[in-house]
Amino acid sequence: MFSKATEYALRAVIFIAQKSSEQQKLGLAEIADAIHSPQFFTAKILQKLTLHNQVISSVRGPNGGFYITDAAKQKSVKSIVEVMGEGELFDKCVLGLNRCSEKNPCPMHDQYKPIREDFVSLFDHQTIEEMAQEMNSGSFFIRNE
Amino acid sequence: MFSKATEYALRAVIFIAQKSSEQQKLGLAEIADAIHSPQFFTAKILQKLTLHNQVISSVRGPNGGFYITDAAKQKSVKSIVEVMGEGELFDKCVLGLNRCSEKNPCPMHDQYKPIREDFVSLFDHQTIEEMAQEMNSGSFFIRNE
DNA sequence: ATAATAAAGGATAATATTGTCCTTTATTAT
DNA sequence: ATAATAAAGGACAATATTATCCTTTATTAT
Repeated sequence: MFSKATEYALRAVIFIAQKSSEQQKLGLAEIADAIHSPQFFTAKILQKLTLHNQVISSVRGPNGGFYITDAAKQKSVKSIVEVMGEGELFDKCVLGLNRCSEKNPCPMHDQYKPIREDFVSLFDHQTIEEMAQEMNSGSFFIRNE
Repeated sequence: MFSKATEYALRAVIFIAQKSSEQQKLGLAEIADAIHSPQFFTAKILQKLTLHNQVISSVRGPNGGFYITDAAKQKSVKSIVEVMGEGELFDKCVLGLNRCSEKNPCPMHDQYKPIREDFVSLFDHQTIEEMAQEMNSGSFFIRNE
């Protein structure tokens, strides 16, 4: 489904949203450890998410680290996927056809369309904050083993 | 979603199911042209699908080529994905967690589960023959450009 | 039997993705 | 101001995926 990079991105952002604040920033090592992702690869991903403060924010130096603003927490989970450059998936033909559309459909189109719409709707409506709140309940996890 | 290899596989099998029979086999060049896929890469994919006649069948030599039996046409579209080695997608966690389950869910699990179930159900119930019949109606296409 | 044909299979190349390391830059505390 | 810290960014390595080519094997028609 998603690339590893995007999987790490989603998990990292959920963790940051759960644990960080502008006062309480998180370091790379801590984040990579929490979601069990390769540290330096994760650094690249966080860099991408930080660019123009699209999703998360960061400050360098002592007591620096990554955090997310309350405003950004209202963004959708879909927006994380989009910043990672995989938004194409949300409207891609399941058979990989460039020109597949309502008017010019592949033989899976009509059946796949409602499923894809549900999928898009989930990612579009679910906010980062909602994910973080679920995490706070203690009955969900994001660490791989 | 799927790899290019699997996309080509799905389109190739649909085309073979639509146009071939044990009497009327299709050559590699014809297939690759029909779905507009790289010919030699497609050869590798057809090889995989032909192994043990899992999905399609083939004969070498003059008047040889690829075809599909009536029995195989009753197989699901999901089985094509599985032979291509991507069946994992049908029960994979959307955040890429190995241990994600009902008892031990990721924060997307509960919401994603019904969508994934619909997705699996579509691929599991849709047969190759049904796809081929849709193609025969003339209002669907599988050629990329 | 022989030649022609078409898939099977092996080897290799090109590209993309994933992962690591090292230097630079910004920030903070002293 | 200086030193320490932590992210940013560049370079590179490892692996996986995609794609191509060449030889071998099976099959058919002559």
